[in-house]
Amino acid sequence: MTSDFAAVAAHPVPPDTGPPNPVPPDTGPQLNLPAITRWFRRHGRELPWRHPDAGAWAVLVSEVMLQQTPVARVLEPYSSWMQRWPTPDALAAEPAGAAVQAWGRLGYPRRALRLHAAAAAITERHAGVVPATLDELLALPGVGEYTARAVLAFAYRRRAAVVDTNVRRVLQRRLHGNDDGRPATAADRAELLALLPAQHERAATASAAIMEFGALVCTARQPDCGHCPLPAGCLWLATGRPTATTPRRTQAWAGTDRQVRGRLLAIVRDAADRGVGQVLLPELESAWGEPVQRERCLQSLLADGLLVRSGPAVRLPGH
DNA sequence: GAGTCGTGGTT
DNA sequence: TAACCAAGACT
Repeated sequence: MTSDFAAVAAHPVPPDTGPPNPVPPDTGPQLNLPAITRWFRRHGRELPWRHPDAGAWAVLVSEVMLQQTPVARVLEPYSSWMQRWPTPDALAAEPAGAAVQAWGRLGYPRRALRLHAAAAAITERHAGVVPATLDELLALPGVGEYTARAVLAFAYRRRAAVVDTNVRRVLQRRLHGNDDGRPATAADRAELLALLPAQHERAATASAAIMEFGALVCTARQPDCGHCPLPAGCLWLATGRPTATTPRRTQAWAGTDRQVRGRLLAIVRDAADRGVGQVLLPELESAWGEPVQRERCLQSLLADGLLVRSGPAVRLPGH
């Protein structure tokens, strides 16, 4: 089985001329990156951070914003962000609070702090240029195993195993017949890396293609197997699309610290939007009635640096 | 490895 | 409608 995959990977893109690739009668499961890439060239979305003129900073900003966040919700904040801060230097020149405010309601506002810190690091350590090595990218705040490789592939067109939840799902389904919904692992990256085209540019395109395929066709909830553009080779479909045996733990929300933190920060952020730089502590009581939890969450926001204590009030950092 | 960290649209 | 969940990172 493994040797079959290697053979496919060694000749990823057949020549445009000549007869179509003969489909082997029974090759077992295969990822089929060439077919996925052909589908992508025709059906992939035109997203602003995919524009040829979008540089590495644009890719980095988009990837951080897209962490656990749908594309549709990112589009507007991304546009405003890039217009205001077209370079890491521009963002680094402003206080972190400006980034938190501009983050708006994207969620996980610590990402805004990390992106601001990453911009500062890029300015200080890399002369304002987003680094192009894995180790240097991983050293940036908010950049993990996925995002680092996404920048390498999508911005610098390098051969890197970009495995997010979408890619992980496609790999698991087609090659292993599973759909466990678990996050990507190093083993997933190793598996994909062995299947990527040898050429950097082609590997980069294939990486974008498989991610898009997972986002649009081989989706988590309702995969459109009936219109799957790929020929046979999906072990998941062949085995009756088995569902996950281990149900994912439902994430609690009502009454959690996350909800309270969100309300607290929203009060200060909304005030900043109205030009009010500070919020007196009593004004935060409306966020949550229970004082112990409210205070605990306020302290955690201060500890994170999302808020700063200023006498009897709080404000966004640097405002 | 399991917990934590936002938000709002979808089913 | 309550549950689900969408391009992860960090501790």
